[in-house]
Amino acid sequence: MDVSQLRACTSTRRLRSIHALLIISGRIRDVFFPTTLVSLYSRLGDLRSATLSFAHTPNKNIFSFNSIIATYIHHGLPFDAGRCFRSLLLAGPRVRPDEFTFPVALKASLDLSYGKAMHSLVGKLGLGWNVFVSSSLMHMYSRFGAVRDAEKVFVEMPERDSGAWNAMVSGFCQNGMAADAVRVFSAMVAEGVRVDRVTIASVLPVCAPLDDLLLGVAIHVFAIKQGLDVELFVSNALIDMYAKMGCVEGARQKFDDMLDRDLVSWNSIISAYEQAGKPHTALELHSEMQNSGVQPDVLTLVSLASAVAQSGNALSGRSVHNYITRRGWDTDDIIAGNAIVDMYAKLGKVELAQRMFDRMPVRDVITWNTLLTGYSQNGLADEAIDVYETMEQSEGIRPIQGTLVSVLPAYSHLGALQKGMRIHAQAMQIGLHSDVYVGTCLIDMYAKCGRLNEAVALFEKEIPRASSGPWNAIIAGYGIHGYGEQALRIFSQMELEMVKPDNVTFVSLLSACSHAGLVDGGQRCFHVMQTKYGIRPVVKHYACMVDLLGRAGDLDAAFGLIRTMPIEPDSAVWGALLGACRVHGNVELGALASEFLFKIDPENVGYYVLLSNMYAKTGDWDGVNDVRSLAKRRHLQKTPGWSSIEVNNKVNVFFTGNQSHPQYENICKEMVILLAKMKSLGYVPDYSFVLQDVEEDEKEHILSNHSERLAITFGLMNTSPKTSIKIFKNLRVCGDCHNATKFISRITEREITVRDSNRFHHFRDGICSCGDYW
DNA sequence: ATAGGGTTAG
Repeated sequence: MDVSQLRACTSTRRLRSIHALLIISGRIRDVFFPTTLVSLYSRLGDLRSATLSFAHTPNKNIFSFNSIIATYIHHGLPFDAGRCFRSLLLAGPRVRPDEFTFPVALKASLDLSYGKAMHSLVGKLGLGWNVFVSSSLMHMYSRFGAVRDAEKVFVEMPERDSGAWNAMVSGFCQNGMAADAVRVFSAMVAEGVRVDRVTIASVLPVCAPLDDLLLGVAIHVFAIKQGLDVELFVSNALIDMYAKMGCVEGARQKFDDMLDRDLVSWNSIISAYEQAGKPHTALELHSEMQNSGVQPDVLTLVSLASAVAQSGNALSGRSVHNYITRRGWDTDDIIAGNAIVDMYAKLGKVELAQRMFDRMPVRDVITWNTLLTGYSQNGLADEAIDVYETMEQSEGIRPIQGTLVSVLPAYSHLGALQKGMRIHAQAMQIGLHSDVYVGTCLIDMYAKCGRLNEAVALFEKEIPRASSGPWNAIIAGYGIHGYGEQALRIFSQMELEMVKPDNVTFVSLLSACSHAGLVDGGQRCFHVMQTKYGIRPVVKHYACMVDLLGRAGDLDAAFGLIRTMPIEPDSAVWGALLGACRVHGNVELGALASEFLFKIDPENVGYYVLLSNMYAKTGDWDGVNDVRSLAKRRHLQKTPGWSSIEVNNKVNVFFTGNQSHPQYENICKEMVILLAKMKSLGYVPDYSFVLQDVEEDEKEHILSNHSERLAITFGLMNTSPKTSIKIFKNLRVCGDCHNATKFISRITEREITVRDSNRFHHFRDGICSCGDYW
């Protein structure tokens, strides 16, 4: 019986029989044998036998302890490893930890103070000279975010091997200090230290955060020269680097060149295609992976869920969910759970996202964000806000950047200024108020909640403006308030500051121009976008242009643009044309636009209403009835119009013709007085906005009962003179009410702001900021 | 007889 026989054992069964012989012969009392058995059992995966062998070892020496500690660590049991380490310390003066003990035992440290205690023990035992020990200390420090301590160990090391340098490189990498990592890597190369596969695999992931493809390529070339590019870990890191730099072809090339691929290789290439917005290729690769016999893990499924979300295939979504559930990953792995919530949200299945959320045993801030974003992106602002408010009350969850970025648009959407301001305060508390993304949302929120000045102040003084986001937000802000000239001025400033505009910039600009009736300016932007910036217009740009030309009355040009546009017009484009036809009374073209709209977007009631309005205006009651019966056949109901006004912190909501408000009688009396004054100043009711075929008196009554009129009159009665009045309307403001509000603002000497579903109207002294391009 | 490190994610 000798060591070679022991080592040759490839099964626990064989090992156990030799173990029995050792016991029978009594040689087990030689500490050498049980200790060897510990590591052999461990290597064969028999943790129980390894543990027993250690327990029955007489006169345990340092080899015994080192073996059992390593065994526990390799089996992912740091707690047990720590327990053994402590018993080693208590084992008496004959057995002391050595340079083999620490590299393993340090992995059992659960926090920084434990690690520091280990470090001082290393000092006391005089083991700091050993590169393995010191490198392990560096890893320990890096793991707890104390890179500076790791660096100190590194600097004080008497000699450093590649492993020590690697520890420094990866320490910086894992703590997000990409530049330092690259610095150490370069020094390593400069000093002629041998760079190995670990070095390359550690340094490659920093290229993406540094946004430095050139660096990535340089490292790749370096790896090829050293013959390291064929290493599995290096290849995998290269695939990921190319993918993250937006270079799927590079990733694919590397993947195809590989002789053997492991799970990580497949996961990386699948996620590469998913992140490049090519979900179908990702899904194909997944089946290829299964055909090649590689079993997917959680990460594979996480990428798959994102790919499915992009592909929009709800059925595959279901099967991905089932697969994850069958393995129990949906509740065991928070990332998998989050991925499912996200997938359902992106597929528009918010109820299923909510159900998954409810089933999750543990939720982190990402889980909350995902659900919140799901509601927000699916247009359910109220639900999004509910999620946020519930999150605030749950233990241990603090909002992060993504949370604020998701919840702010919900407040913007509802015009909830007070709540939006609370988020602003919270952003300040967590130091995110100057963050570009949060800041952009704040600009948007203030602008959409009627505080354009606040938005401008943030833009001017607070938010970094090197990227297009904040610029787009402030341009859009000026736009919805009708300040087209300012929007154009900001754009010039943007060009001056060399900030590159993107397609969103031009959507904001074009809609700003259309709101202000700046036809020339808009056309110039549309031109500049293509010639100077090489941005090909997307359908949204065309919708803005049709709106711009149409509202200004050039329906021929608007229709001409639709006919010549190189991409398929969508409902927004035809809707813009229909709206323009309504304003300018072109029934024929309006009917044509409606035909398309009823096909593309048959569920949207708004278009039926617009067309029937047009017929009503010309007195074509047959036309009105046709449209109405069409809508009825499709089981569509007109969205009830409502307006709200906040007085003394109480929100008052008025529906059209709503007589249930406690002050309704008084509002009517006030309205009669007001109407007389308005008429004496030249107000003529525009009955074309009355959609019913009724007598003139009745028409006047109907107009006076429009929700915005009720809300304004209520506001006049319940606020002190000279103060401004702010109204919110869920649909577009009625044309006659718009005209009436101009008179009201003059008569009452009040500033009146109406925020409708489209934009702001600021009325002052008989004029509206929109210049009647509403 | 015992030792360190590296790649993929919501």
